[in-house]
Amino acid sequence: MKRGNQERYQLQARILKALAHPARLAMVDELACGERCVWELTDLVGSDISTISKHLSILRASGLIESEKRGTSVYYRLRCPCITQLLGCVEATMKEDVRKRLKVIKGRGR
Amino acid sequence: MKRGNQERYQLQARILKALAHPARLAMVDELACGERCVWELTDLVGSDISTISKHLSILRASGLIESEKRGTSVYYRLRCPCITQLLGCVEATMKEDVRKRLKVIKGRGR
DNA sequence: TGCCTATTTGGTAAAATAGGCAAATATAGG
DNA sequence: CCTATATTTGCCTATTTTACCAAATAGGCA
Repeated sequence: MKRGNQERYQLQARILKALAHPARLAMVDELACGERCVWELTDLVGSDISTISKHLSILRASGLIESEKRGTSVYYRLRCPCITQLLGCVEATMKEDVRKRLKVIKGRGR
Repeated sequence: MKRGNQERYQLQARILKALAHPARLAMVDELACGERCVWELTDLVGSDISTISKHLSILRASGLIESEKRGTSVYYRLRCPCITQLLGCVEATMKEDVRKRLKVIKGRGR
């Protein structure tokens, strides 16, 4: 494989891995609406708060979100609004997939 | 969390997880150029052929690729061209991230 | 100061993932 | 039928991920 690509794929994989968890997707989706603090996200997802905190630190380590402490709470927000587009693409891929599967089933059941 | 979303996030996570590996990203990127058989991808990535085969089966299980046996080889191809867009989004997110980090570093005179 | 609230960290156990080797399969050709 | 080629599967080990509880931290404030 071309040498430069190797590294690029690793970086891409790091981002994708950070997103590849239902709870983290839910949180990113919520953060797309605006910043939230940990307990708000905990309410949303429903896991232990320490679990949420760890998910958030994974997202932060990947560079997708950033945090700021204000008063007694820590607020998280998306670093790049473009993540929403990315999620839109995932959604589109899912839909396209479903569409294709249906076509196969209806078409001939190959 | 809204109940319907729970399931949607799981589906999205499944797709993202399938993509979240450097070798699989390399293979998808290659398949974006056209169909390839297993040994061609093995050459590209450089792992054991059984490992490649397993990566391919993960991608196939996720619905991102499909395979067809012709003659003595099995050819794999993308099921939805839209995956390339998705990868483009990941790339854009990465770049945006780098841009932001640089800004921060410059800002404080690293 | 010392308590309270919000959040992070450490420890740990279970589950999932990754990768290689060897064995099993499948097919083309002689 | 037998062999060579292409691919998949089984087995096993090492690593990573996930989640919870309990304990540690960090600020704000009575």
